[in-house]
Amino acid sequence: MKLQRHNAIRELLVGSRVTNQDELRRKLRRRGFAVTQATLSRDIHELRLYKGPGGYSLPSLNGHTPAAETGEDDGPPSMAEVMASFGLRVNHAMNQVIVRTVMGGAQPVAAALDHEEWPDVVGTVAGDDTVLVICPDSRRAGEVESRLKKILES
Amino acid sequence: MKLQRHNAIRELLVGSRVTNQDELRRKLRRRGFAVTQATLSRDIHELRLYKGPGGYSLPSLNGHTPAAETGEDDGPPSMAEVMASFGLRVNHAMNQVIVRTVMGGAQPVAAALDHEEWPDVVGTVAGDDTVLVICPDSRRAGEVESRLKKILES
DNA sequence: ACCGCGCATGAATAAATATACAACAGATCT
DNA sequence: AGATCTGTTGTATATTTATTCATGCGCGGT
Repeated sequence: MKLQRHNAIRELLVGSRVTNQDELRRKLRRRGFAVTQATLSRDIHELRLYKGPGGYSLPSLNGHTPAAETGEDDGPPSMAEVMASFGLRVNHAMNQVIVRTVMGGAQPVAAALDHEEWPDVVGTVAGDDTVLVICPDSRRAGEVESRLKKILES
Repeated sequence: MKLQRHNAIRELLVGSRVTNQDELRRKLRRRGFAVTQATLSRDIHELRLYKGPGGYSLPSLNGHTPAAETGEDDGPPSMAEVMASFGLRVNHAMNQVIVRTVMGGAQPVAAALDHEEWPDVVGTVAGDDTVLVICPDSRRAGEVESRLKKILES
């Protein structure tokens, strides 16, 4: 339940402007999520959202890397979440890994992946439903692939 | 007066962590600026600061792109201009070069790169914040990488 | 000089956000 | 089954942030 709501929030934020939590609450309600402001305050904290001029934004939308700031990252936090709801399948070819996602899911997945800053990931390119992950070489592409597959299946 | 205070705030933010306006008020007072929370709320608005996990941060430290906002176009923007505004870092793997940019910056960077028509660039693919540059081979990818890095650091 | 205007500010207060606490639902035991 | 633990949520409230309103200051025009 919470997971779907979190993803709904992510999607809302990339699509529209949200200035405060009550506005977010109303928009979510229209999408079938009826929760209170208190819950959203907690969600916002968990999603590590930023608030600035123009309302709330995803960490990946403003280039912030919360992990780098807080210094500690307790395992794979959002990657598992995001993959669970968007990820479909994973393949690799040469030094590239292809992650197929549901429509519109590539962006969040790539953002989460960037956020994790895996040493074997040189960069990502996200379309609408496909993420292209570039690795240093073929071997490490294979490792990244299996790592993503494991996350996907967990 | 306000200007000095604004600068003091900027400096404080890069040096230390500020989680709320009252903390900011106390830190500023130690530096000789005695103002109330109300004033700081206005300052924060004027400085377009962001608040996220870990407190307040400068727009320049996240995805804000002043250059893109003040956008007045006088001809084709040079690679240097575009990279200065959008570019974050450059890597390469095999025959590919990855240019990370701020959100939404990939498109302009790729366009500028295409426009320059470097012989070592076979083609480019732009996502939202990443440009994938394809080169003929690994060696020339390395050259393109260092060339872009030099531009980025200038 | 006086007046009027714009701007910066503080005090008070409204609005927005975070949290303490309690209730509840599902697990996972014995 | 009952006991206990863990995690999620709502209510009520505390804390934090934005705004309203009033005041004072400097400046240009009359």
